[in-house]
Amino acid sequence: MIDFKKELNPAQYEAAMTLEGPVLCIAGAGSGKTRTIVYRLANMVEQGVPAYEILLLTFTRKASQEMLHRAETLLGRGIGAVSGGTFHAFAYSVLRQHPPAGRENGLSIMDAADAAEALKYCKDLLGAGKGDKSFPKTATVMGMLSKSRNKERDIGDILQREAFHLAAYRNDIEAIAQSYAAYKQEHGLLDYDDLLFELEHLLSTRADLLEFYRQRFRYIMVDEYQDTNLVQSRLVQLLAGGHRNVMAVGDDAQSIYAFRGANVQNILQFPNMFPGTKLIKLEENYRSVQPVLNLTNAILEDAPAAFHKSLFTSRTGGSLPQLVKPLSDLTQANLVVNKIAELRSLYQPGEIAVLFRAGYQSYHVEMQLGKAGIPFRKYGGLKYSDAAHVKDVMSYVRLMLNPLDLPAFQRLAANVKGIGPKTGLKIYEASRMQNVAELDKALKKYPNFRKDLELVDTLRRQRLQPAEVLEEVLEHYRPRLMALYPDDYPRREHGLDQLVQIAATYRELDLFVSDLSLEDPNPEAAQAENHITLSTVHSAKGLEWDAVLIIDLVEERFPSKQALQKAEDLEEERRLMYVACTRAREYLGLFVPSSIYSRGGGGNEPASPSPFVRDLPVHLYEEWKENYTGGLARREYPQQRTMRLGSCAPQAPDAAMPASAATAMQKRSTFADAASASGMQTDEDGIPFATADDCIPKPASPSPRRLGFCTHKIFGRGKLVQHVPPDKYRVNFPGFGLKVIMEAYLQMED
DNA sequence: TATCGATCCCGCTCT
DNA sequence: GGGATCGATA
Repeated sequence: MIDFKKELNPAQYEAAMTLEGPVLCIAGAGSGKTRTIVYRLANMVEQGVPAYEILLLTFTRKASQEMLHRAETLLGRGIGAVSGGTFHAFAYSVLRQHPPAGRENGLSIMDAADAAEALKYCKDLLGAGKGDKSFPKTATVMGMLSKSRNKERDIGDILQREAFHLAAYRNDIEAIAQSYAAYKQEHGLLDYDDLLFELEHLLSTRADLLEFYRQRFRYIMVDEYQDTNLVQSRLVQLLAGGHRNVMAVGDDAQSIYAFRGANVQNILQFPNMFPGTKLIKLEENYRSVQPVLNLTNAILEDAPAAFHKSLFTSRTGGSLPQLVKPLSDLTQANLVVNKIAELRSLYQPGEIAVLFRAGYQSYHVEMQLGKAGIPFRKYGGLKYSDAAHVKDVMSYVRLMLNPLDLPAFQRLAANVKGIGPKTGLKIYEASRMQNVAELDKALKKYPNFRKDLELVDTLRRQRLQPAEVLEEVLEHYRPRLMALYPDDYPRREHGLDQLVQIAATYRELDLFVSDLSLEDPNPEAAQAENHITLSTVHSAKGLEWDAVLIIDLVEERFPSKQALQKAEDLEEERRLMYVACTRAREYLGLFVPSSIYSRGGGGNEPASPSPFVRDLPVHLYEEWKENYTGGLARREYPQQRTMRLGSCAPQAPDAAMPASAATAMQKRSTFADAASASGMQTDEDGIPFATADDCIPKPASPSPRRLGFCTHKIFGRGKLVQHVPPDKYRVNFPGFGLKVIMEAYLQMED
């Protein structure tokens, strides 16, 4: 028997023991959220709830697997067939049994790369933006489209709000969107968003099925609820609407997926969606030592938080987080690796992580780790299943399952010398229309492609296990692999062997294919015991390490430069910074390079510290600066800097420092407020903050108007310096330096 | 007319 | 390092 009362704190205990009725569990970072879910699962099993009546929706499949595994360990026995995974995987598992109208003969899931390809195809087909250099790129159009669907607003609305400068292309973008939708329908394809909407459609039009699934899943838990979007919340409502045994777990302060349509309002509205919701807050932090917690609390202090939390820890000791200022991002890599070498005497490699905003930022660190012989695993950034050879091999398999899958067909066709998109399409049409004469003619010309199609036909006739299918495809593909990648073909072949290993864990081919599209398997990362971790902050969500190093904490990188124009985007970056720092249990290192290598500037360009670092009270960290000789020197601060902002008043280091609720309510300060408050601030050497632009002499160009002053939502009032055709201005903002801003975001003064 | 190769520009996060 | 674009080639 598990002694729940002894092993959980009162709030956790209540959450784990309340099985009936709606529960909203607001779980601060490190507050034992996973533990609570695990114990709740165990409790359900002990109470005799059959495993197949439980649905556990999580953000990644890995997260749900780990929770189930831990629950089994706790119980000392298997708990059987709990349904667990992401919303998307759940949607697919239902839809494959009840395919939408017109999709009965095959239902392929498009991953992001497939979708982009299809969109480009539609764009070219329409000839949209041909010859227009400022027409948005495929990736941009895709982003707008996805936002429109995820936020359930029409495209014009999204353009208006998110990309005003593209508003003129509204009609073109809408036409592309329509063409893309038709393309998917015609070729039996579903993208990520379709999965959710099709499931909603199914459940809301088929009362019998809805009733079936309500009976089937009598207990539902949804993790990371703050990152669900509108349709996901409606799915929860549909599924739990009968019995109402549903627990949502999340933390509004850790919402980092608004860019993808996640809606923080969902978690705030949950009690309205399920009246009578029991609200439980987990506020004790078990993860981080006090100095780390003090710093993370300070990051959040300026942010408006709807469910106010005051995190406190019982963990004693720990040293101050370190703020390290390398001379450049190149030397940053050295310093990071040196620090890791040092940390390795204290921590296991698996307990050390380097985090960053975007995948490409870890490049130098990866190089230096390689040189130093320190093994690492990288999460986020490039995907395993994005690799060209993996996509090639999977195209055979996808074509087996869905003969209409044009992207897969085109991909195989394009690998044959002499076949491009047009010829590929011609052959596809001939084959689909059963135009034997033309098909035969074309295939005579390209015998290699005939072999490809014959292989697919042969495989389709047999009934092989997924791994066997892959073996067959691999044997066929190997010569082409060698021809296509003569230089690094062994590495790629190794990757394909891993693909077979993954396939071996499946019995159903379509589940293997869909899982691969829905979630990156990253086989390299699977056994990471002896490796340190490199990860994007997004991929680090829900994880923790003894030692965490965050790199590139400079303006335009973290926060990312595209988040500077809207206050709400900047708030999301702040939460992202919060998520990053709260991953650390004991050591937290913040790396702020003074310059960033850039090709455009022909070398290093100076960089300003990230506002998230700049705004931290100095007593919360110790600062180290790199000397020109390569060493690090501790920096002492003059006293007055500690008193800079009201919100940053020094506190006793051992105080639990919960920001009082009153303060937080009054201080719903946006970044704009914070920015103007620190508007005249200078850097510690007395030099006003400058952006890279300052250092590049710009020729004075004729301007269409007399330059005066303007106002920007975030940077405040600034002086117009130069018109940057067609629609931008270079503006000097006191305290922020020169920025190039779209005219649409500037309020001009006459 | 379609494909292929060289060059330029620009770089986010993910199911 | 990859996508878009443009000019050379079959």
